[in-house]
Amino acid sequence: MRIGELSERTGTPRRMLRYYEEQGLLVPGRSANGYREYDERCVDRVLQIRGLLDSGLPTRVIKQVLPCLNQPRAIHVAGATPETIALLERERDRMTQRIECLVRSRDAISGYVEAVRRAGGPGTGEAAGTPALHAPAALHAPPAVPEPAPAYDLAVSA
Amino acid sequence: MRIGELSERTGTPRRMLRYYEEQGLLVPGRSANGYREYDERCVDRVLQIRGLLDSGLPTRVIKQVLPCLNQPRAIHVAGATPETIALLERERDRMTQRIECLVRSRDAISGYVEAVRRAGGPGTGEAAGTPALHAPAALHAPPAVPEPAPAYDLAVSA
DNA sequence: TCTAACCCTCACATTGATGTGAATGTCAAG
DNA sequence: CTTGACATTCACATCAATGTGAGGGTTAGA
Repeated sequence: MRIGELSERTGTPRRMLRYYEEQGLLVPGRSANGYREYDERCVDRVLQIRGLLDSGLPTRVIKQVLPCLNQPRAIHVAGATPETIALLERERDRMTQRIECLVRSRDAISGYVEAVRRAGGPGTGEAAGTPALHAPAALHAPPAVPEPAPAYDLAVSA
Repeated sequence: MRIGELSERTGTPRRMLRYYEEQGLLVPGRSANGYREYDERCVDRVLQIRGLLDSGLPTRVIKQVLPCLNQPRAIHVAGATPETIALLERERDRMTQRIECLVRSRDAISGYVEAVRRAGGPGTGEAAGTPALHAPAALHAPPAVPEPAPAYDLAVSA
């Protein structure tokens, strides 16, 4: 397929597909007229790139990481330098940290949303899809006070 | 404490602490001479900010999300507008996606590293030992240079 | 008093991921 | 042949997160 189709199917601007190529993340073939020619698997690959990008990994890292994510590892095993392995391990650990941070934060947000929902009534009732994680702590609800703001706790209403 | 100490204790450049303040993520007090005065909790808060930043969240979002993390959420419950709640839910879902993507990728990397370790060990790209897994395609082993990675390979994506 | 180590603000530079547009080529359909 | 949709490259613009430095206060210690 050409760039337009890939763009539509992945929801990714053409500009970005060219950029990923420039960064070595995606290397399409070229047809006689110079048009980029993408193969079916590129759809998933692009999705994956975007996911990682969106998770905070720079293209430089994604480039190293990508070849390992997509199966036939045996192919790549031979070409792995110790530096690459080391980098991957570092990156894997960083990812673990990100994951932990994200999980903590997400759960906290879930708890908060839950609390608000229970407290402020179902004005914003949105039913399905909420997996109901752990229950939050106790809550008392004083009137809204967007005032003093010490060095912490900025007001939500801002 | 003042900015220097906070900087040291969090490993964050002073410049960044001022930037976070400019972005409304951290609002220190001021002592008479105009110096920023941070309180103890700022240490954790800064660490949290950096974690989220590093996980790909923009300051704009972190600003909304922060008040729900840690502390007495009840304080904020009253001031939460439906828009804020909606934003938090969207953001929570995005975080879940990031988490899933990161977990998949990390696990894939782990698997890869494992495979390499089992195979030849990280000597200078040598195929002395083992094809280990199923190898459907040819196995070419260029010296040490990371190859251009042809446009194939499918995925683990969302 | 001088100096060093802090702090301040202001402002421009840089990098990575993007947006956007200009100038042009290719190709199918009217 | 012309038009319109698509493609190309090139290049500059933007935005967020940082780096860096100029120019100048404050404060503690020699």
